[in-house]
Amino acid sequence: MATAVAEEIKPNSTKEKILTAAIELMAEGGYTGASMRKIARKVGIRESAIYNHFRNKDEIFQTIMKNLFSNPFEDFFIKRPIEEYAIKGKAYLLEYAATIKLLTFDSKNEKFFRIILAELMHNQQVRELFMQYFYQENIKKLSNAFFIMMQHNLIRSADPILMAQEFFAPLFYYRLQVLLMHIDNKPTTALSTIFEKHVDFFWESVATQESF
Amino acid sequence: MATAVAEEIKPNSTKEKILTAAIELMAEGGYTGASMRKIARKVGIRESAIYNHFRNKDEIFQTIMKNLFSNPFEDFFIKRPIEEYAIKGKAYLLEYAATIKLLTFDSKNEKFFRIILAELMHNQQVRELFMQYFYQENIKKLSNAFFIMMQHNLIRSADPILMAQEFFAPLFYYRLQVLLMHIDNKPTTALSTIFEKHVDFFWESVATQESF
DNA sequence: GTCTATAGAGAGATAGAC
DNA sequence: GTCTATCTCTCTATAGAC
Repeated sequence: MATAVAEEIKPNSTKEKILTAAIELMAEGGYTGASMRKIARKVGIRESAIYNHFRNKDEIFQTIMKNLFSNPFEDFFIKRPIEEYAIKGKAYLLEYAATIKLLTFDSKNEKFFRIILAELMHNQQVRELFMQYFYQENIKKLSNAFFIMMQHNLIRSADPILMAQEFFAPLFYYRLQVLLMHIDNKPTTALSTIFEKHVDFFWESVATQESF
Repeated sequence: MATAVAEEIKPNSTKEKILTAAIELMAEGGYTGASMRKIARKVGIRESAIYNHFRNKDEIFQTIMKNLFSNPFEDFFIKRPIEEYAIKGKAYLLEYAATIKLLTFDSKNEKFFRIILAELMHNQQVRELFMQYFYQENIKKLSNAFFIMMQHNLIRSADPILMAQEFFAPLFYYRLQVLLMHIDNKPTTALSTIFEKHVDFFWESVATQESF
């Protein structure tokens, strides 16, 4: 989760190489797809050597989760002061969507998203993180922003939480679509401007006459 | 896919029992989670006996996919004549959302959705079916409907495909949310009316003055 | 910290008796 | 059509030498 503190891991250490290899393999084949054998082979050591750095396979997975969920980029995103930005109205939403777009097309974040989705049906802990991160945190932040926009009469009044979900859901949907295309090496040109188009459409849907 | 013809399988036959057991186990643990050993144990036969009914494990999976994607309920849904219904405007969308809601809370369809999601990152064939079914088919149908609604001036004019995606994405998002809650035995009361609320919100977003 | 060697479990699949 | 027996593979993990 976003509050988790990333473990200190020395660059270029065997431990770091193991993690990098594991992330790569788990993005491709999930938890079970990344066997200790494959990880070891990818790093260039024997399987038994891994156990000098991690107690077991699960500890590797835990470390990856911790580090991925405390990505500084995402932290920055989460911690922006909503109150000042929300009154910008559409500009705020555009910035929000642009950040999701960046995450979507960023290689490291794509791997992260892929691992999460690969394990979503298999691992309760992943589901908890997923719900907290992709639902609660984002929805909470967005609904606050929409509430402020309503107060300033920038948008029509409605349930802020519903509005937040309605705004967020397509972003999630488009991110998934991009991921699926990338996995099968299909072009995503048709999706290159969809995040902006979503904001345009949404703003047209909620903006009051005076703010439009 | 929706056009696939479901294989004839005699009720109460061993073959049918194998499939039922496999669906159950795959919904819980995906393809790898449903081992031939576990399937055999659940049916009450030996593993080797399964091979009298299916060439291998993959053939079991293929049969399940074929049958799930040719669900008569879904077929009915797909094959409704859009032209006549679309002019009903909001009523059409409500009916559409109600159908998704039914699928969401139907036990068999939930298992189907769960298997699909569990294998989405692991199996290209599943991704193809997913894209075709959850994206192309639904978006195509919806964009046709929106196009008709625009022609009748029921809704504001916009890109029908974008509008279809914007309408569909939240439904997908809410369906996923319900599934995740169900997996961990959490209550879905907060989500019981979200499908209707989505249509309300959406209609308010696109309806023209005269149709509202 | 890395190696060899090995244990022990579970997987998919086949041969052949009945 | 089901059974027992077995093969072969892959997996996680540990013991102990260097």
